[in-house]
Amino acid sequence: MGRPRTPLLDRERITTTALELIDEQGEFSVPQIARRLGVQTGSLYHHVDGRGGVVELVRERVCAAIDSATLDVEPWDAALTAWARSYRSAFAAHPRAIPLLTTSPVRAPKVLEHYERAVRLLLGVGFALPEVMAVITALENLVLGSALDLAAPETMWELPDDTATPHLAQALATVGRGRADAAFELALGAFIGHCRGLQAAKEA
Amino acid sequence: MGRPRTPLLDRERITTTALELIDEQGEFSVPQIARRLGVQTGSLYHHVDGRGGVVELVRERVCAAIDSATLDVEPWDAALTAWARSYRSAFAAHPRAIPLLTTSPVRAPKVLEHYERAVRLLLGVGFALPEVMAVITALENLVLGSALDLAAPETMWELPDDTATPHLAQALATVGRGRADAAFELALGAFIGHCRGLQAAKEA
DNA sequence: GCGCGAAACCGAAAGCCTTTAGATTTCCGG
DNA sequence: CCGGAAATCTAAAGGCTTTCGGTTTCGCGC
Repeated sequence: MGRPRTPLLDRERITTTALELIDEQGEFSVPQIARRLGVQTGSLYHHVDGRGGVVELVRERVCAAIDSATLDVEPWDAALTAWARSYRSAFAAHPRAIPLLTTSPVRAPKVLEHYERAVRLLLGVGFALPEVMAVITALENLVLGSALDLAAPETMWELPDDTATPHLAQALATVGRGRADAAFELALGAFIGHCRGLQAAKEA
Repeated sequence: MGRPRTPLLDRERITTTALELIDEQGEFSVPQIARRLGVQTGSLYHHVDGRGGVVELVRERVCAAIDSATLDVEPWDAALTAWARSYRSAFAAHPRAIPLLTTSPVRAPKVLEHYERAVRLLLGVGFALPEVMAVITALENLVLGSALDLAAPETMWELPDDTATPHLAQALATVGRGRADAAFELALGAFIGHCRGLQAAKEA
């Protein structure tokens, strides 16, 4: 058959298909992508650096939804809050991709650029260099932790038997759908409030 | 060959070997476990419910290190703090197991029992039912998020080029080894402090 | 206009993985 | 003592990742 007159594959379509599969079934494989695109498995390797390369493309696609402008908001604590919310929203749009993305290090330059700006922001308002990384890491943990929770919305805990854990069952029942969001906002508010206190103490 | 005079396999040894492999290379496969135990691959399926079953065993083994007594500490905020630290320590002992454990729901009764007790604790000191789950979920997110960070200690971010992100590179360099711990303690202190404030407001 | 290297696809294969099934030997309860 | 259950092996099906060589088409330089 040889080279087709019009290309059958490109990184865009590969990424889109991988994300579709992840959204549908929580995972993907190279042959599955190939079948959906009507192509032989091996052909994908001409466009992408193996399975890991596809994961990296998916990360970039998902992270592209993070709003860079949030870090320009004034004052700084509102900026951090908006950034964290935007960060989490991006992951929330594809919850089942999260386990895939948290297992390999972040290499995408666009994402690293966000962190760079966050560091500058915090340094600018008076935080010391050693503190900055702790603040950012903590914020990221918060985002990723609650994003992970989003991945298996109502089945994070699978109670085999309500009678064994009556209070837990009751508490789970009362929160329902918004549980993950409520927990995120609670932790985010607490953390940013704490940081605000730290910074205010410096100013004085 | 038939049935051996003395059993070659049991769940304990399978779990131990799986955890060894995870600690060494970050993953495991059924044939790898079999090879280490000098046994054919298929034999494992008589003791364990497939690969997923092994993951569940590993979860129980890792979570067994969580100290139940922490939730009895007085006052309640110290109890939550101690519980979170113990929870995180357990995961920190096997950081590379974390990605495996965060992808499937918690079913282990022993772990659920912890949550049950945490719910009782919070209800006991005045939190309302709808808040309780948010507090516990937030705390768990915090633990899991920073545990995830522990999984790839210094390679969470892979900077291809320090010049593109100078501030980030500098901030990363100044914190070094203790970064993950510092971030966890920062976020934990902030969150528990916030909860203390919420509860104090109720008492008044 | 032409030729030639690079690009994009196919087919096939190696080697890993998970899981199931049947055959064989040993253990244990009645 | 005997028959069923248990533990192991051998074997095999089917999926996955990745690589390699063959074939056709494209596009650039001349």
